[in-house]
Amino acid sequence: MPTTRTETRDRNKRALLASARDLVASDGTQVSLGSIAEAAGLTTGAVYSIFGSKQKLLVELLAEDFHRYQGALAAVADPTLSLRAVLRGIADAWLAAYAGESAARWSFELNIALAAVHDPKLKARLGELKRDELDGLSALLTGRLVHQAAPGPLTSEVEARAVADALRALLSGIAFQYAMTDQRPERTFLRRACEALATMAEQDAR
Amino acid sequence: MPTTRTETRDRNKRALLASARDLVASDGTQVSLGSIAEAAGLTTGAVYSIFGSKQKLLVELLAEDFHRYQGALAAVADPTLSLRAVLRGIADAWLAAYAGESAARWSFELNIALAAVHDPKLKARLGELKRDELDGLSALLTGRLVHQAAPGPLTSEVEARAVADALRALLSGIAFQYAMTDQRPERTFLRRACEALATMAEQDAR
Amino acid sequence: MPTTRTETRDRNKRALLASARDLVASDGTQVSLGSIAEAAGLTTGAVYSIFGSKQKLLVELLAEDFHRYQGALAAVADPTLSLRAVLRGIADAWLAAYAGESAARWSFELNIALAAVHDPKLKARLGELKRDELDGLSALLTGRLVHQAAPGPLTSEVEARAVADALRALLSGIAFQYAMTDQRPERTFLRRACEALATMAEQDAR
Amino acid sequence: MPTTRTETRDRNKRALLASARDLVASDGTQVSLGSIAEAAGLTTGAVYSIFGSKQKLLVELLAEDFHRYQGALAAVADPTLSLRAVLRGIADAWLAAYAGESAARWSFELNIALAAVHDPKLKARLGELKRDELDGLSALLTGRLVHQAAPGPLTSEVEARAVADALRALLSGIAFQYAMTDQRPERTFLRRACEALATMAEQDAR
DNA sequence: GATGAATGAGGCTTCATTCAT
DNA sequence: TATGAATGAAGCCTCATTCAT
Repeated sequence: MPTTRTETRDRNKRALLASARDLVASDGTQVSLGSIAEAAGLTTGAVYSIFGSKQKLLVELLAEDFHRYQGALAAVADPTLSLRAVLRGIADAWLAAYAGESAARWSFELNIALAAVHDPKLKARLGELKRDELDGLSALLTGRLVHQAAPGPLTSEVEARAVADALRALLSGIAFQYAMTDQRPERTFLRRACEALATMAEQDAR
Repeated sequence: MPTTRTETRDRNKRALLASARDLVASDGTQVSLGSIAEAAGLTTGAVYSIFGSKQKLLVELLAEDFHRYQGALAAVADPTLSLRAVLRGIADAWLAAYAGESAARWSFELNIALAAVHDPKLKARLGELKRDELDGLSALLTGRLVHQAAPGPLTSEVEARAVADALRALLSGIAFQYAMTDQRPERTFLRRACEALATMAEQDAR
Repeated sequence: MPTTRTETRDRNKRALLASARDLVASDGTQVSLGSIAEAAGLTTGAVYSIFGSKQKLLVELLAEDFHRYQGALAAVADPTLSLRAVLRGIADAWLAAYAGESAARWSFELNIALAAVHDPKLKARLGELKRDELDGLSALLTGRLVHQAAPGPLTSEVEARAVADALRALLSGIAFQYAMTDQRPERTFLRRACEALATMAEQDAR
Repeated sequence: MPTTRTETRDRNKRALLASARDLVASDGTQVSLGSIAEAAGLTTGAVYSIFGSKQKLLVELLAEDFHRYQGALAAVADPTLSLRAVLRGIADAWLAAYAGESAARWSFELNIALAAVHDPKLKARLGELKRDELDGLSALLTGRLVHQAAPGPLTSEVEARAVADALRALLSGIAFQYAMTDQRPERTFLRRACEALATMAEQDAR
């Protein structure tokens, strides 16, 4: 069964994205195209054939990375869960999404995002993705029971957005922290920190 | 009164550190020594006379940066303040420490810390400083009233350390978030997010 | 009536030569095969199928270009025309041959000829063509009335060749001049400059 | 006697310009910086230290080349010379300026000028130089005796400019022609071709 | 015959570092 | 001590060419 050219190309593209992901995570976005290509068993020219430039590869990598963590949140879609339960669920999903990854892997988003600070195109793309992420999180946190037991007040959109904002910062910061120490955050700590943010809604309700 | 050689050298050193700080914040640690030296009115050779290498300059920069935000926490040393009040105070101090700085400035710590991930010397130095910071924060949060009104339980060392850990992550994450969007976090949001972490201690007390 | 393979190939060949002509004129011989192929609606591989290499394409282009301006000289074949009249006619024919072409087009011959300087094959082919051109011009200028009114001395072969040589240089130089300034030479100027060369024969006759 | 840094730098700059001149003449402006630097006994980095870029080196080369042929025209400044005599003198000066140069050298101006077609900066600089050259030639040809023997009409500015224009084209064209054939133009031919252009003024006087 | 993905050599440029001044 | 010209190693990118489809 002969492999078609399209198949070969797709395989190469995936190989390039995979090695780029690993190397960006471990060495930052300043990794050379040469090492990315070599790790994929190709040459730098192939990167240009497939992506057009290093920057475009980075943009694709970023997009792919975001899509990757969308499915993990399905577990907390259940509308009867309380705010705290949803936050705990997100903590678990986030941890699960990183399961099996090397410590260096934690720094991937930070590295690529930092590169975006000085790269208009990357920044624009990242802006879109971040907005989508925030919208998604906000939706997930809206209309939730503020206190554990029903009946009781539900989170408003405004409250949900504030919690989502803090949650995103917290998770980024934890990833950052642990990228530094090569040590994975403990589930218990992560859950408690996330759940604590539920108080931001309670304060409003007070 | 002639300036001694030592005085000149110190002035040059400070000038180099200052321009390095600005440029690393706005362009990342990959700024060229040439631009740092130029911004300080000196030449690349001077960096080698004074620091020995680019990396050593970065190490000094890191240390200097940490010391810079220690004093700001004096305001919350008052032992009668509740946990929530201390957290609010830290939020205010943190915001104040960044007041008047450009948006790009937010990314300084992130940039230099990310560079440290792959630089053993930087990493070692950063490890020490991070530990000091965590110890300081933990001490600040230990023995605090968990609930607003006295009398009531006080935070244990273990609780304090967990809150400190989450707090550090939250603040890093917020700096990161806003380095991306060129937009300063609002005081109210920041306070509420920080205060919410107090719940981590309440949960234990339950 | 299905198009045969040969027909398709010929059409492709012509398309390739046409876009190569345009692009060499506007961007020099260093244009990429990719852009030439793309402009012709084909791919780089096609160039190799049809011409074998970029250099061979250039050689064919050169030949084609020379043949293109042969017919334009028919107007001055009339044996009763004086030397001056023939020179004026050549000026007109030359201008006409370029009519409707963009300014960049002027640089075509210069570009390809310059490339030939360092390319033995191109150079050999160009040598032949240049010889043919000089022979043709010489023949055209031989046996012409040196002075306007008959009867009078006629140009010798030696005289004709000298005038042809200068004429070729003058026209190349003018093309070069105007490739630089994006400005077409005026007919009056061109005629007068060409006619002035007739004096080269008069001087001999003196 | 220690060589100062300025001396060393100047020597290097001259060496770089000299090898650039030779290599551009023989290989065109697409010579690699590497070969230019190597021919001067330096590295590519030195070119950036001294000129800033390949393009700037080319611009300097161009300027230097133009200044080089200014002095050669002093011989024809004598205001009593006739138009024909001045043209003959220019032919001689031009030939003398190239004496001792390799055949490939002829192509220098053509190469660099052709490169200018697609390089805005080079083109602007070349435009200035060309204008200066034309002005200089025009001035040299203005107020000259149109016919050999005095008294008689003198060339007007307008006539002089037309002749200068044609002269420039003729000389460029001859350089181009001979860059192609590796054969130096004969003095007699060159003189006669240049002198023939004097007729352009006579025609007006008619 | 044409495709186009991939190669591999080479080009321009940047920059931390060195060293003679 | 500071200078800054020069180095040399790398990096990103281009492109003529090849070859399996």
